[in-house]
Amino acid sequence: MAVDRKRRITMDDIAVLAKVSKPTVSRALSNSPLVNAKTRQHVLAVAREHGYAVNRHAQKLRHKRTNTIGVSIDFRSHRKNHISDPFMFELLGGVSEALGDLDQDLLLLAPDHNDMESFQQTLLSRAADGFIFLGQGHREQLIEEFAGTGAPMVVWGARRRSTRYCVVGSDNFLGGELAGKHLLEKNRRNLLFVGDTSHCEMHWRFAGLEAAARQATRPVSVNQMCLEDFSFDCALEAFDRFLDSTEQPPDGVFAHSDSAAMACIKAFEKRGLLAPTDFSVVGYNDAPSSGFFSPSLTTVRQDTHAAGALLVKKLMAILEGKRPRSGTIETKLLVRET
Amino acid sequence: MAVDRKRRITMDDIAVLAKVSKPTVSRALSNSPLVNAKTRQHVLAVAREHGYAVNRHAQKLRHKRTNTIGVSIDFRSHRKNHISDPFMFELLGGVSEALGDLDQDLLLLAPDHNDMESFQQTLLSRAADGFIFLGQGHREQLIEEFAGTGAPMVVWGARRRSTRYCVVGSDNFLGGELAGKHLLEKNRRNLLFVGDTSHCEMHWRFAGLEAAARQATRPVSVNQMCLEDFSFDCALEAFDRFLDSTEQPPDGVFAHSDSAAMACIKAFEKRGLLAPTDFSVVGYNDAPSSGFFSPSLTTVRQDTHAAGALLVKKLMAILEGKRPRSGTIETKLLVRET
DNA sequence: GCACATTATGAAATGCATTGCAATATTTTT
DNA sequence: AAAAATATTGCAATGCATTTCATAATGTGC
Repeated sequence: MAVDRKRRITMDDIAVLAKVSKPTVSRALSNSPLVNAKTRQHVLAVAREHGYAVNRHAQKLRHKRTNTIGVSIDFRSHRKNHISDPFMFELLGGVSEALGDLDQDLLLLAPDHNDMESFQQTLLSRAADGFIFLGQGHREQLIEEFAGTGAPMVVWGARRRSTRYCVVGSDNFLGGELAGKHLLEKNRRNLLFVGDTSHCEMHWRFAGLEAAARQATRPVSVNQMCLEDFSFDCALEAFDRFLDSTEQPPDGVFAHSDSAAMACIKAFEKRGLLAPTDFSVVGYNDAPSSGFFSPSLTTVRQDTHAAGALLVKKLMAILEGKRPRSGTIETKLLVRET
Repeated sequence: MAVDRKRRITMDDIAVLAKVSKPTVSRALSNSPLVNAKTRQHVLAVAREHGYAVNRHAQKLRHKRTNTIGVSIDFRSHRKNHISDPFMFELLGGVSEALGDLDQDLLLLAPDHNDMESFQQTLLSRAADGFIFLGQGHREQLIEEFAGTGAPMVVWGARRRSTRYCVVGSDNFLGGELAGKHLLEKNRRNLLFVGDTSHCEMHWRFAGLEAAARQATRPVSVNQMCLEDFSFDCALEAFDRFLDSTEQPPDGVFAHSDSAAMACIKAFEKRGLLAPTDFSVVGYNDAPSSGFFSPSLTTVRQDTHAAGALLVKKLMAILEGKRPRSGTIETKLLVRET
């Protein structure tokens, strides 16, 4: 009858202490309607008194779903590409919150956990029910391949033609269009997209920009300039060289990120050109510094909270056997000085 | 003999398929030296062929340690305080990597998971062996209380007198001292610390600044100005008001963050004062934008990679029953234009 | 060729909780 | 008050892998 004080306390112990059976304890603790309210209260009291909590692994072992989602962030490429804005961090916060609301555990996958094998292993070992990839970056092939195995997953990023997995992302096309319209409203006619359009998110942004230009009532040129990474320095250097080499500098720039946008502004300033008088610039992501940069930056903003929630919602649908379509979150233009 | 194709495949199945017993399979898969090399190869081949991976929950249930570490980030306060630099994100990357190297799972604790109860529950339910708190922020009391229960944990932040848990952090005192020395070398004599010294990391930075000032060969004044949050805007407004109200403006500013440092520079510029001619400024954290701000910012830099590794190392020591001392990571001054 | 030491393997117990089904208690119906 | 329906509770099986201890196989020394 006595409970062994040495051993870790288990459900059996609580059953004995509460003078009920183990199933009853289990039901009481999981709020099953099959147990009488009074009994539940009593069991809960005993459990609390003895500092008991259901062993999660035993629990997850028994259930079919493990209620754990693996979240993969490519920290390494983040560092390598000098991505400085806190967008991913906020997105992670959004995902974390959304998962928390559904009582799902968030298993953060280690950065070196970056081959098919590991992901499959994670799935097979039931360490996670499904995956959220935050940023496809240049792991596209890996992700595509993994999706091919039928693993439940959603990806933050942009959809490509061939993609067969569910993607949630900013509405990059719309973002590009909004940027384009803004530049046209400012009477710019020599537009330039600054960013690597082989990256699929960028591809759509550029497409949006072009679409906006096509609807212009006057002739407008749209060009594109590639960047190696996401750093300010890289953008500054590249754009500087670009201005040197062209005889007709753009008067409307749409950059792949806010830091690139700032770099462009700096390069213009070096030549005595000022925004918004001589040119207009639109960035992306609304980095915190964009507001206090001078001139303050016009940028495309996305709601990370909604993004996290949508990613989670889609994944849950997949886990329920549905085949949700890819989706986008609200994307709007934040018009500031530039 | 035949393996039921319907059911999820288990170790028993592999045992049958490989024509050995279950313990042998277990040993083979866990690289136990008790199993013959040939047998192991064979078992591994069969397991791979059938896409089998050990069920993690069954495994963790059996072991005493669950090899999972709970990591808590206060996303909410991050947002509320407008902390913009990616420091936390990098730190998380460092922790993730360090844990990965030790084959520890990283359970990211949801933001609303922010009362003693939840943390205890996590521990009691064996969801995690220990905890890493990234940023004590103003959760100090909660953390202190939780530490009082004897939970294995380490905290990123700064040590306070009363603190009894293991803290890993930037060497805030040294950081302050370095900043102070830099300002003195620039011949500044009217120093100001911009930040909330009730926040313990800031407390030490300020103390370091004072210590440096005491060692000066000429008389130097050191003052302090409090900020409400970590945003650029807040710092700008507060510092602007401060400059209005003082008849002797500081010529050497040490700010709690890079964005605050930038705000101070802006406020000075509004009055026609320029760095590094009229004043000097030192920031903290080496935010990515600090390098391309103009003037480029002198700042205190910390190695997030090393930080993650040290946090994990200390926690592992605690889990082995040791009582490691709090520690600091390398902290150095990055001298740039200001 | 026998006693002894090694090495390899297996049987059974164990870790902890959930659930299908059966049994009992309680309430409602007639 | 008996029969039927409903609400509670408990038994035993189950989910999956690890580990202790015992046994079998192999090798070594004399």
